[in-house]
Amino acid sequence: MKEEVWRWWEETPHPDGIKWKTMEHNGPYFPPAYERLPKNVKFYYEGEVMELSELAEEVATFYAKMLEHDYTKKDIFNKNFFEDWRKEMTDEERKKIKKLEKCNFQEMCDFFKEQSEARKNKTKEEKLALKEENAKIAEEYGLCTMDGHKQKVGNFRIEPPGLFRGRGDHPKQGKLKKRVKAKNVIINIGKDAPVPSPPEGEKWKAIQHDASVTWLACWTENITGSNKYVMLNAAARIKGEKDWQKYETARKLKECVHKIRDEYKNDWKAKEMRIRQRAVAMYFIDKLALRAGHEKDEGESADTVGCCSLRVEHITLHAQKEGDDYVVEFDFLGKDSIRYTNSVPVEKRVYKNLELFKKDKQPGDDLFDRLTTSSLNKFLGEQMPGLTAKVFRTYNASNTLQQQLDSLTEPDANVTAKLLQYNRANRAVAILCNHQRAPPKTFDKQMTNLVNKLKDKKKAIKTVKKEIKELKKEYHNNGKSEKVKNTIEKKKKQAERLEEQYFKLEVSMTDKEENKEIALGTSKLNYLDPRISIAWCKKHEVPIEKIYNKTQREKFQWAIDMTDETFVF
DNA sequence: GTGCAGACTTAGAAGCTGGACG
DNA sequence: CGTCCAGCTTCTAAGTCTGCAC
Repeated sequence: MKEEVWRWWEETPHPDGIKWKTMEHNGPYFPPAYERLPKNVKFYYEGEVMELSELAEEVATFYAKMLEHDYTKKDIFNKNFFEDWRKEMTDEERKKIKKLEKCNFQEMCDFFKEQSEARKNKTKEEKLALKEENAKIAEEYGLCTMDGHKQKVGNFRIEPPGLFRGRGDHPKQGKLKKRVKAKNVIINIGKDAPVPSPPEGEKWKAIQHDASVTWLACWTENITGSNKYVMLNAAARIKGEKDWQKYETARKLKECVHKIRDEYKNDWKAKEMRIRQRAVAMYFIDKLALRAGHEKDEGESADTVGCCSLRVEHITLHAQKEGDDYVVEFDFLGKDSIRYTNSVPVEKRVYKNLELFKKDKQPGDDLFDRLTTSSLNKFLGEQMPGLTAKVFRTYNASNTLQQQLDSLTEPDANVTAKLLQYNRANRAVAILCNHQRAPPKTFDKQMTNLVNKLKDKKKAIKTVKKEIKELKKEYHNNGKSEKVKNTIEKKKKQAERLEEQYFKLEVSMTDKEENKEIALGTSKLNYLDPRISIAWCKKHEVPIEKIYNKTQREKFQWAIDMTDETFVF
């Protein structure tokens, strides 16, 4: 079955503020109701078997499922879980269960492990049946018709209840994320579309027909009180259009960035403190691709910062460091509590300004006390329509990729070598944007495997070469037989193949090593204008499939369709 | 300006799967 | 034929930014 491709990029976009004309969908898909544990799976309190009410048991299973996770070693997680769990208990349970340390969830934990084991060990037929069942759900709930075209829904499943897994030192980690019911969910749908029916005996919170927003369903999550939305997949027109526009804005910045840079450099010596702070902040956002950095309310989330919310303790000034003058050393936790460390030599004026901003302040004080993201963005918007702090990240990321590709690509190299060059260009961007990942748990093992494979390959090459040598001898000594000659040719081909495989292994080892703690995905998906990569592929005869997998090609369909090798960011 | 709700993008980790390999 | 693991998909948290009320 061939999927329809909607070439929306050749159509006139909707006017501002209108996201769609018609929209039909079947609502969100709810997780299954809680199923009680088998009677033989027991919970113990102070070593004694204890039966739990349905709700208390359900919440206990959330914890049991995480028993072997590091989360359950953290005090805040345990404290939050226990507090919320007790709220779900019956009075009797609450009277008895007073201490988490006296609870034993081991049988529950083992039960779930067995269950997941059993799932893996299902027969082919059983697995196929499950797959078909899933496909049916995706067919029904995973599709939406927008403006007459079938579009994939991104997250059509309502988030199941569980324990909140906040990142870093999140003060709310371990709290109970409650089950979402139809009465919590608002449905957004076209006026003329049939309204999806809520689960048996339930009612939606509300039905609305608001074409100024893109979401299909919405509910309020109980941990932070913010909204969660069901929206379309990245391949949908409504997302693609926006994505395209994002890169066009970034390209516009390219046109005027020199002027903006001149101006903020000039502002480093402004009379007004707030303008100086803005100018230094802009320098960081531009040069280091820092995020804007909103003020966040303390105690509600992990203590992380971006540019505007940097505090005194996050930078250290060094008049000299490792041979450089005027070095700013950054060390702070950014989005997702990912640590940012960087030592950057800066202009003397920037350095002197930072000294000034830090003067008479204590750790905990804002470095840019006269600056907010909204005042900064307001100013940026006046420099160029649509300009905000994050446009600099997009611009600098895409621009870096373009430059790196231009300088790293060797036109005569083979595809394997070129892919390494591409990945290195991509890596430069990921480093700029500080996209890190935990090294894969099996990293060392993987490396050893590769080294072994490499050794084996080398041996194989040696053997084949030896064989060729001997066959040649035979050929000359024993009357130049046609048969031997053919064998030699065959062996030569084999040697060639092996050499290529060896080269590929070598490259993949280099690539893996260099990529140990770097995540390329985020920049590839969110920061790099796909047209740069597509033009590069076309120019250097690298198949696009080597750069973008199927999902990514669907997301970037617009770019694949409109880009030829002459595109320059 | 400031604070807040709402909408939407960006983010790394977890979970899953299918194909390589012995 | 089973095992392993790499790449993909899914998940959902955590940002940014806009617009509105005061």
